[in-house]
Amino acid sequence: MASWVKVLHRTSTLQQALKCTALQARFCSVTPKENDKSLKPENESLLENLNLLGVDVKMARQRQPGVFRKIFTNEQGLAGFLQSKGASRSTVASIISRYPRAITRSLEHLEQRWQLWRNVFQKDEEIVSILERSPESFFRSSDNENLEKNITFLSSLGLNKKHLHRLLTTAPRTFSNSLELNRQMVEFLEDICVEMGGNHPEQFAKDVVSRNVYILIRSTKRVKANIDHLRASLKLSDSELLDLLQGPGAEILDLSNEYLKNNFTSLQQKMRSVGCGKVGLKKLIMSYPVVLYTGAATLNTKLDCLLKGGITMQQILDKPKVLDYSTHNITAKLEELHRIGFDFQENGIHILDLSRKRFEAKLEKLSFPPHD
DNA sequence: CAAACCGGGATCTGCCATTTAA
DNA sequence: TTAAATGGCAGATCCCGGTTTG
Repeated sequence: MASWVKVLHRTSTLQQALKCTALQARFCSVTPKENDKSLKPENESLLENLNLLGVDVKMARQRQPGVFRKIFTNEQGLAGFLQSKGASRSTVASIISRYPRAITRSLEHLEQRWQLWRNVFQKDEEIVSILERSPESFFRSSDNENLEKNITFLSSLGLNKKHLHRLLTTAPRTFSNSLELNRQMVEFLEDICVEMGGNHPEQFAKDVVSRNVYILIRSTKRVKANIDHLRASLKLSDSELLDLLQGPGAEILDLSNEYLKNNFTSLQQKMRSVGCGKVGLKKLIMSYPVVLYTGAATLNTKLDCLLKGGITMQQILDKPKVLDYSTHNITAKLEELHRIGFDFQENGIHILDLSRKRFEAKLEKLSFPPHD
């Protein structure tokens, strides 16, 4: 029943809008910049609807003002659609607030896109939770055909269902990239492999993507800069670089260039200061590249903590996984081990590379040997 | 049995700049 | 000329446990 009111409303808004553009057409050429405040008016029934839906209009307007001047929008259709997929009222409101353009999509379009996502996600809830996290990932592109091609393309890489699921859960933007962009990254990786004398470029690209699910939402420029930096600063041979990237090094490729560089430099200094030269540095990074993932301050604190606890840098180089744990965690373990007089020189440090549970169990045994 | 290996889970969006379409 | 579409950027680890190996 409210619909005819809305139609009237919209009609008048439409007329108003037309009048306004007509006026503008006349005056705009005279003062092209001055009157940008008086462009098309906002659609009032739209504002009303959004308020009813609980949308943060201020936020939405700030993000995509153009949407508010559209004559036809589908906010109610969108809300109904999302709710039918299990989204709560507040989720819908939050989605529209953060990515207003979503309300310009038709029901047919939404349904089609949703079904395409369902190729990878088994349940509607999964998709809803991703939309909640990142509405932009779903709504930014209106090109469903491109999305379909992306799915085909990603599958053709040899990524299995599980990989694909993880990839798109973690980096849903990948879906909304143009096929061309995704293809460029894959081809770039394949080229790197061939340049390094590798024989299986497709396998290489697949490995890198599955090891670093963020890679496809990064620029080739960024990835290239990181690869170049690693190669140059560690003086890597082709095969060394290939192994590194195909293995654990992939995880590090998406770091921002400056961040990687800074962390590298800082680590280099730190190593020097404790008497470890280039060889040690290279060994550490080759076997445990994610060491570069940790910011300089955090890493230095962590290393100091270990060194102060009676562990040598050489031991860390041999068992870099101990760096996986937080300084907090390490400190606690060191304290407990100290209390029972654990000797790292004698027993090694692998005990530090244990989950809470396993560590406690181990400690128990050390404190109360079961020999009676 | 312990040690070593290995991969995965949580989470990673929201903004700005540029290009393209209408 | 506006709005839509798209690309790109900064931000910055820790923990767990199944499986294999010794």
